[in-house]
Parts: sequence; C-alpha cells; structure tokens
Amino acid sequence: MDNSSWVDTSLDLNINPLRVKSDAPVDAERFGVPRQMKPTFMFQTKPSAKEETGAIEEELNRVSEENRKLTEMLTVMCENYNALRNQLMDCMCKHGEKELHGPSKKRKSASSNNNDNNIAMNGNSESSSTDEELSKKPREEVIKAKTSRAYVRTEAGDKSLIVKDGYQWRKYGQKVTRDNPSPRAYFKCSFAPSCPVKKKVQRSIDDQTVLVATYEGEHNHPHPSMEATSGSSHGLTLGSVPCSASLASSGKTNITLDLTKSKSSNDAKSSKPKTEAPEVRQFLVEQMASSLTKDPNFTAALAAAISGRMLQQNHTKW
DNA sequence: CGGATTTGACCAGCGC
DNA sequence: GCGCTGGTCAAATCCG
Repeated sequence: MDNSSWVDTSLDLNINPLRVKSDAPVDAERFGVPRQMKPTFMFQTKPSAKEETGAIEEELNRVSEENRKLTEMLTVMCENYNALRNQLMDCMCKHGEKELHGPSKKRKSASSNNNDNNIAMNGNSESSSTDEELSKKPREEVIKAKTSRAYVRTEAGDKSLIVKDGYQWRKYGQKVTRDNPSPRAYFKCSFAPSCPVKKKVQRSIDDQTVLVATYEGEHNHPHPSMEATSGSSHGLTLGSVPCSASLASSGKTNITLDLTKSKSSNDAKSSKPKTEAPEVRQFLVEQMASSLTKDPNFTAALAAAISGRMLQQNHTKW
C-alpha cells in the first residue's frame, strides 16, 4: 500500500452541496487549491470583512463538527467490528481445537463445512457458500477440519490469485473447476513445515474482482509478521482497527480512508488492541472497505461529498 | 543455485 | 464398473 496515496479520512463530507458558496473559501486550501486562487472568489460579492470572517468561522465550525461526528461514527463502527471479530475468534478457538485433528479425507469434508466458520468480512450475504452444497451434504458431515472463508476485492485488471493475509504460502496446484471458469489455486502454509493449513483461492463466479479464499485447518505457529513485529513500532499501529482503508473500486479510482488522523483525543484509541501485522491489517482493511462500498448510506454520503467538492471547484474557477 | 511457481499426470471419492 | 471431478504430486521451469 502506498502511503502517498492516502487521504485524510475526515472526508469533509459536505452533505449539503448547495452551500458551495460559503464552503469554497474554507475548503479550497484544505483540498490543495493554491492560495492565490482564493481571492478571486472570496471577494466576488464584496461582503464586509467582518461578516465574511464570521461566516467562514461558522462554516468552519460546522464542518469541524461534521468531521468529528463522522470520526466518532467510524470509531464506533470499528469497535463493533472488533468486538464481533473477537467473538468469532473465541468461538473458532473453542470449537476448532477438537475438530482439527485427524487427516481430513478429501472431498468428504472439504466442501460441506465451509459455512460453519465462515468469515464473511464483506458484511454482505455473499458469505454463504453455495447453497446447493449444503443441501447435498448430510448434516453430520459438517464438522471436520476447521475452515473459514474470506472475500477479498482486487483491482479489476489484477489476474493474480494472491490473497495477502500475512502468512507465507506455497502454491502446489491450480485447477479449473467445473462450476467456475476461473482457475482455483491451491496453497499450503510454508512458514512452518508441519503447519497443516491449506488455502484455496478462486475468483468469485459472480464478481470476478472478488477473490474467495478458503482456509482449511489451523496454523500451529504464531503469525509470521506478528513474530517479526511484536514490540516494534514500525508501520501503522492500529491493532485490528483499520486506521486506514484502501479501496480499489472498479480498478480506476482508489478511495482511501486514513483514520490515523482522527482526533488524538479520541478515547477509543487508547483501548484499541495494538500491533497486528501490516498484511493482516491490510487484509482487514480491504474487507472493511469492501463493506463500506456496499453500504448505501456510505456511498450516498460519499457521492454528496464528491459532488459538493466538484461544485466548489467549479465555483472557484468563475 | 536454491526456492517458488507452473502444469500435466495421477489418485481417490462420488454419482449413475 | 466407469466416468467425472476435485485435490495432490512432482518434474520442469522460472526467478532472484
């Protein structure tokens, strides 16, 4: 991930794009519009300097307040996400240990139990592994090797079947399956020789930009980057809270959220768990970004912000 | 040169 | 029993 492409998450959502007139002077500089452009607009209507200053201050306060609220909302969202994730991990730990052992005889178990420990990070109902699989298989076969599934959105042009989750994988096979024209790649965890975890990665049949990664088994070693980075402060420390979210939407525009710039006085910050591997963070961040894009409220707010911004910029040119 | 990836061959489960 | 299919193996190839 390229830090240089990150933007302030305080999106400056201008929910009311019609207010461009008064917003423009305030936001122009913040959005990188050269200073010298401002006077041509600012003094167009020739209001008194006092009035104008007051209006600007008022507007600034309003925008700041909006930013603050949005930041709080995001924080709450992240906390909720964390809580759910921790619960999921607990459940997986409790149930997984018993189920893992014993050689998983292929085909009897693999496809039937994808659902029980599903990690559907997209927040979307696409988490359901194909329903026909479930209906075919008897219920008693559901419990076998621990499996989970993750969905990762990639750029449209990206044809690789690489899901970065922080672990080290060795590809040992690739196959084109019947129900999906895109090939399925098979990976084994290569970080520890004895690690039994396998991973299958295949593009979603519905959305070719989405990679479906199916994990089987449990790692019998600590997270590689967890070891490497434990106690260190390199990179971003956001724990499992995504302080930055990178979203490659439709392969063209990168919409990036950077929560690291949220208010330092934020109480939630101190309670956040620390130090998770950057790769894992990125993985989680991608999941969150994916979720956000599917949230109509978020997209509506984003659209409003963008249109507001465009109107502002148009206005500054006049 | 060693490790990772590719890819065709092979194996085993399942349905008919 | 046979064919189809998913999963794995291993030789060949690639790459740093």
